[in-house]
Amino acid sequence: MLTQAPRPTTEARRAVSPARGAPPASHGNSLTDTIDLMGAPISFGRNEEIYGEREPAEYLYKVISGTVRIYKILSAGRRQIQAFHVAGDIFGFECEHEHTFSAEAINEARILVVKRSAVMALAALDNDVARQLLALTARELQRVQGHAMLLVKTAQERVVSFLLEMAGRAPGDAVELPMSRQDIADYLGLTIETVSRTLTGLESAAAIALPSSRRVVLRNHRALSRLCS
Amino acid sequence: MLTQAPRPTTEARRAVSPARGAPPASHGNSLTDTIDLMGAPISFGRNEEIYGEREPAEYLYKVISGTVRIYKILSAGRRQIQAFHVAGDIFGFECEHEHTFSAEAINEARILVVKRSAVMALAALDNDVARQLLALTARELQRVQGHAMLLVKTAQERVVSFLLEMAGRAPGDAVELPMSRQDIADYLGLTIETVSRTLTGLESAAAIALPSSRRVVLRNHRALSRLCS
DNA sequence: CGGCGCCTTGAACCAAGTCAAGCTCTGTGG
DNA sequence: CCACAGAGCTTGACTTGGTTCAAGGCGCCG
Repeated sequence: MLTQAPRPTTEARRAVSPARGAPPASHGNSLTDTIDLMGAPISFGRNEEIYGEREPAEYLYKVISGTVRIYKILSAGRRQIQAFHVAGDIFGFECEHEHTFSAEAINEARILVVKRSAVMALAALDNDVARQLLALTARELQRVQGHAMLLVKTAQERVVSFLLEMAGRAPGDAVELPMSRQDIADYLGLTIETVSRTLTGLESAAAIALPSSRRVVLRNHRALSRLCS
Repeated sequence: MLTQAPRPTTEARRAVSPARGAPPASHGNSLTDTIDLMGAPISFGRNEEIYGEREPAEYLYKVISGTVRIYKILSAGRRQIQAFHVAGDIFGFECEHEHTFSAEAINEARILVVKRSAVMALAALDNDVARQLLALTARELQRVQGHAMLLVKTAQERVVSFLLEMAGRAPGDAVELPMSRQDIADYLGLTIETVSRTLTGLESAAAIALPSSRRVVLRNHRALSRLCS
């Protein structure tokens, strides 16, 4: 049909989306400040549940350290991971009063926990908080949209997109993966075998290096960007 | 492009709501009310573009009648549809200042268009509006999460889920599909052949009837619910 | 040193994609 | 009123990317 790509040039530079990285510069982020002040830090062990599907959604969470997976168990015991959250990320937004996903710590994690009702009450008074709540939800919406687009790509495109997403969270070309192959597979809607084979293939193609199974070095960004879609 | 610029119609004056698009009487929904009052109704023809990816996101939209598809073109010309919107739906939420998807009318459609800046300004004054904006965004987030979960299921599960989703929008067991097989395929991340074969299969299994290609009758909800995962 | 997660690799299989007809509407012009 | 053209949908035969099943390797910690 008639979809024009008005500026092919802008296409290239957009290759690695900035969407996920830095939230609009920190100055006076009253929501984050609020959570930092009001939140109670709690520690979770490896694979410990933070909340479960169907449980009442009473809190908002902010990761201090560690990594969290948000997931749902589909029929046939299949697990689909919807997001990984790392230090700085806020999660637990729900429009219903129940969680529609479960959350678990992938490794030792410290999480700030704050009552949703308290935040909502504050939002009703402070317009800044309300606006940031909306902004965060909209950003999360965009992230999930991106994830949905991932799930219709080929295995190689999914794995590469995942690597670039992870690389985008920390500077440098070396990426430390906090999650297992199974976690990656469940995030990408693939099997661990396919993830493993694809990574091996990328290494053979000299696009990445795999000094250890949890460590990936991006060696050829150009090639990777091309592969990721 | 230019030629496609939505042209405000003279019908703007007789905007007294057409029977069809009337949402469930908006008792106290200030956001919907706002859009109904402030919005300018615009008509779009079949396949006409409402907005395109990368364009500045200046407006919010509410469907009065007709159906809209929200989509993105991936590499290799593949089109992924992210949502179908029908009468009553509000769309065009963006956290960035540019649209990340394109929107097109699937068939003749009438859409209320309202400046985002106007709504945002109102939200800053009226807490009710702000809360509803957040609620709508959160609901949209939940919808997209559901769509992402769809995309990792089998072809049959996807098609059945789609039918149940469509059926859930209108009462009764007969579903009128406003979109083509290609649209359905692009929404479900399948090919038209697979969609067609799956529908035929469901008909053979007496789960549905297909009096015509755009009309589906759900005959066995029990079986369908089981199939959709 | 031995046991246990976790990861990789190989081979066989299958669900969905691709390619290629052919069918069924629907609107149009003779 | 029929012929006919074109778009949209279905069906069949074949191919393939990714899964499944099965085995083996690697690294870590007691």
